[in-house]
Amino acid sequence: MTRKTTGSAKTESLHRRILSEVEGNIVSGRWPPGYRLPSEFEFTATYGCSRMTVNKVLTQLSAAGLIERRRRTGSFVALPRSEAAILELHDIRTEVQALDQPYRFEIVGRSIRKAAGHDLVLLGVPEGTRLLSINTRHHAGEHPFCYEERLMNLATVPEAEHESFEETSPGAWLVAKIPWTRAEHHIRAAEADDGLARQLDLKPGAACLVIERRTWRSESPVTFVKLAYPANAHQLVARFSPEQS
Amino acid sequence: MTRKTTGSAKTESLHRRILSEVEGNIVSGRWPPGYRLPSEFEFTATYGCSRMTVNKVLTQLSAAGLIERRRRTGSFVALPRSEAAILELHDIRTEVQALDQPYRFEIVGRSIRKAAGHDLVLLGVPEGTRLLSINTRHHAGEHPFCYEERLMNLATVPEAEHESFEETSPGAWLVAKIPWTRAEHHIRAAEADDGLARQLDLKPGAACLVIERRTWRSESPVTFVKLAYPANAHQLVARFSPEQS
DNA sequence: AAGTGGTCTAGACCACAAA
DNA sequence: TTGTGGTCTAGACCACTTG
Repeated sequence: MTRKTTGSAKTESLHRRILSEVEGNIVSGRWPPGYRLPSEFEFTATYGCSRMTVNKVLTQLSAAGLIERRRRTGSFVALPRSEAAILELHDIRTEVQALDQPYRFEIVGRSIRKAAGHDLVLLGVPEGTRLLSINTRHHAGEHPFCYEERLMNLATVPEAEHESFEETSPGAWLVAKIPWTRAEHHIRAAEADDGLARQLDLKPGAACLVIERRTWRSESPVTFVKLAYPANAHQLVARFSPEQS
Repeated sequence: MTRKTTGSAKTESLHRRILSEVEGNIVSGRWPPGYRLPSEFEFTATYGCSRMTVNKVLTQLSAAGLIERRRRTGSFVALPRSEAAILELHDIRTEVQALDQPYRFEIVGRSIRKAAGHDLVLLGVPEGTRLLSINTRHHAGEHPFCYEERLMNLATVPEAEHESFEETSPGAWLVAKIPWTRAEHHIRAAEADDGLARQLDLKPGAACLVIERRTWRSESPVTFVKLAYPANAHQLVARFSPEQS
């Protein structure tokens, strides 16, 4: 079955087309984590191309961490990436337990509103989009460890509206539920204002590490979160290489 | 010229061997930025393999940003990567000028010592390694913007010993001079102690953003630096995607 | 034993940009 | 016009792992 080299596609190369289609199936959730992809041979039949071309795509997806490949058994959609690979942290439960402290969290505020004013900047959604606002306090033992203010875009994550977040904190729930495709962090130091000082049991003016994170799922804003840690409670660790072998 | 598939190499695949050799030439500086690599055809002759194999390696190096490829003209070693691609910041001059402020820096301390005690932990060098210690204060206009304490490993960067750092700050000098292969950041908030408060013209106890960075050049420690910014002066921005298309 | 991915070949045509 | 990279093919053999 020979394929015309300059086939029907406009100008996009074949392996790029295959890549974006497979990628789409994964980030959309049609192929959930653990799903077994077609074998290389099946792909060649689907796209009428040679195995090398398919292999190039799958090798690339594997390098990017979207799939895992095992001989004899096939290729599988990888578990949702933790951000840990790039910026190590962010499952607060794990952070606290790594300190050998008991972890708990409490929801200290919850409301639904329509996006307006500052929300539009924070999340980048159109005016009137329904948002879920949740404030959470995380504890390590008896001490406040982190205060979290979160906005979720109910247009992207409608399931959140009827989730109680009693078992799982909003952050952990989202990570498990929503494959993200892009994230942006702003990291700074700040002095606690009166409200934050009360939440974290600090003196007003105490130094805090503040992390603001926006997350997208293929161009749709998912969540905006502001995490505030007492200066001594936390540090970020990031390891980089210019390449990933 | 057919090549034995299971050739002389022990177990390493051919394209990995080519990759690591080319990579070695680049990070060692034997092939400096701008150097024109052999063409794919020349590589096939050197390694006695097919063009696809060479192409795989060069495509990978290009994706990693180590080289740039242009049709008809060839493949070239890329300019030293700024860390900006991953964690946007770190040329302090650029940061300050982005704020539309005049930039200047002053060296406020310089000494050479043999590594001992805490140095061994910070840099990970053997006891007795000669280190250059340089403290620098960076200004935006008339205000202190950042206080920098830096250790350089003279075993890895001997040129630093006779560099005055009058024209170029130690950080900018290193980035331009030394291709790094690995970096590790620790980011936290802290309250200024008396010494730091004096350097940054703050009240003791004021909140600061502290960034500690270690950098390696192929397993050799290059530098340890601690950057302290007044809380309002600076924030880190990091953008991530789970993959790099 | 069989099915999967890992790697490699020896070609081929095309697009592009410099000479 | 020509040399370079970009892409693709239709095979091939191997290693691994599960049944």
